Amino acid sequence: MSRPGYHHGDLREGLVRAARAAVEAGGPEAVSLRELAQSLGVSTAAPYRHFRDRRALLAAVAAEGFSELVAAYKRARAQGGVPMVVMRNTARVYLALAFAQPGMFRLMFDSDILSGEPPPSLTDPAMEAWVEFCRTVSIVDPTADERTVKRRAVTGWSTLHGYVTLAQAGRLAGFMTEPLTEADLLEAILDKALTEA
Amino acid sequence: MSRPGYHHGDLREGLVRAARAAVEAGGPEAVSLRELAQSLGVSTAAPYRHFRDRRALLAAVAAEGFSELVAAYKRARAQGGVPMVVMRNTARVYLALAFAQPGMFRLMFDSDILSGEPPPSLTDPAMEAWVEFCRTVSIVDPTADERTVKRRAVTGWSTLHGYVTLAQAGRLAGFMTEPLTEADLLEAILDKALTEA
DNA sequence: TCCCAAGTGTTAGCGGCGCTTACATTGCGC
DNA sequence: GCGCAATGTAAGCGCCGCTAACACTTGGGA
Repeated sequence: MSRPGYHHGDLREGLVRAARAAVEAGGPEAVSLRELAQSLGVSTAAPYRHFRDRRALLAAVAAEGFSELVAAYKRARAQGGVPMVVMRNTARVYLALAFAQPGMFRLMFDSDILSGEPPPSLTDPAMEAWVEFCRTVSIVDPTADERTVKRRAVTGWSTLHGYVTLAQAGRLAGFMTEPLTEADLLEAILDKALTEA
Repeated sequence: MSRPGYHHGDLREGLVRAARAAVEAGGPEAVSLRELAQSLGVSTAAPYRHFRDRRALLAAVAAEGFSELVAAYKRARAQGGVPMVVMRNTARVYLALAFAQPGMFRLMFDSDILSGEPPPSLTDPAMEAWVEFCRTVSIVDPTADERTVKRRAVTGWSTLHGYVTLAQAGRLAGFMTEPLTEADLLEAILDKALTEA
C-alpha cells in the first residue's frame, strides 16, 4: 500500500477495489471518497481525476457485480442437468449473491443509489443478466414464445428479489417464526412461479 | 408557518409532517434535519429535543406509512367480495402504495435506511401489516393451516415487493419492451402465487 | 534531444451535513 | 408566585462531496 513516487500507478483500479471492499464490508453508504483516498495514501481530490463523482465510482463497482452475476448464470447453465435443475441452480446463484454479498447486492438493486439514468457501462451488464436469466427460463419450456418467457422471467426474478429484499430489510424477522429453510422457500417459490402459466 | 413566540407549539408534529413531505417529494435521503428546522423557522438543534437522531424521525414517518397500509388492507377486506377479489384488491393496495408514494415505500422497505433493530413503534405497525395480509390470504383458502398461510403470504408479498422494487430501481426499463400493464402482471403473479401450493 | 501538452497528483477551501455542549427562555404544576 | 422540566438557541466539531488553482511526471513529436 506504500507509494514511492508522485503518481500512484493505477489509482483507478485501486479505488474500485477499495470501494468494493467497503461496499461488501459496510454497504454502499459506507463508501467515502475521502476515506478511500486516505487509505490509498492519496489526496482527497485525487479520486476525481478518475471518477466524475461518487456515484460514478459506485456504478463501476456495480458493473463488476453484474458482470459476475452474468458469469455465474452462464456457469449454472453450463453445468447442465435437467432444465428444472438448471433453473434451480440459477436461482441459487441469485440467492447466493444476495446473502453472501449483501452490500454488493444492495448496490446493484437499491433504487436510490444509482438513481437517474445509469451510465451505459452499468446498463449493459445489467441487461445481460436479464438475457441470461431469460435464456434459462426458456430452457424449462422451449415451446414458450418470447413474450411468455419474459413474463415468466419477470415473475420469477421478482419473487426471488422480493423475498431477498424483505429478508435483508429485516421485514421477515419476527414473522417467520417457523424457520423455513431457504431451500424450502426456493422450491415453494420457483415451482409455482416458473413451471406453468 | 410563522411563529411569534419562543416556543414553536408542536415542533414534533411539524417535523414529522415536513419530513413526510420531503420523503414523498425526494425520497428518504432528501430529509435533512437542518433543512427541516430552517423551513420550520427553528434552530438546527431544536429537532434533537424531539428525536434522538435522524433515523428516529424517519422511523416515525415510516410508522405512519405502516399504519396507513394496515388501514388500507382492512378497508380492502371490509369492502367484501369473492375471496379472490379481496385478495386482488389487497395486492392493489400494496401496488398503489408503491407507485403513488414511492418515497414512503422506499422509506418503509429499503434495508439501509432503518437498519439495525427498528424502534418498537415501527415494529408494531409493520408486523400488523403482515397479520392483515395473512388474514386475507387465509380467506382465499380457509382450510389452510397457519404455516401454509404464512408461506403463501411470504411468497405472494415477495412477488409483489420484488416486482415493485425492480421497477422502481429501473431494472425493468428497457427490458419489458412490450408494455404489460400492471393489471396483467398482477394477475400473472397472483394467480400463480396464491391459489395453490 | 528537447520540450510541451496531457495526465495525474496536491493544497486549500466552500458549503452542507449530523450531532453535541452550554446556555436561554418559557410555561405548567405545586 | 415560583421552581423546575420542557423546549428553544448559539456555537462549534468533525465529517462529507466537490471544485479551483497549482505542481509534478511522463511520453511522444519536432
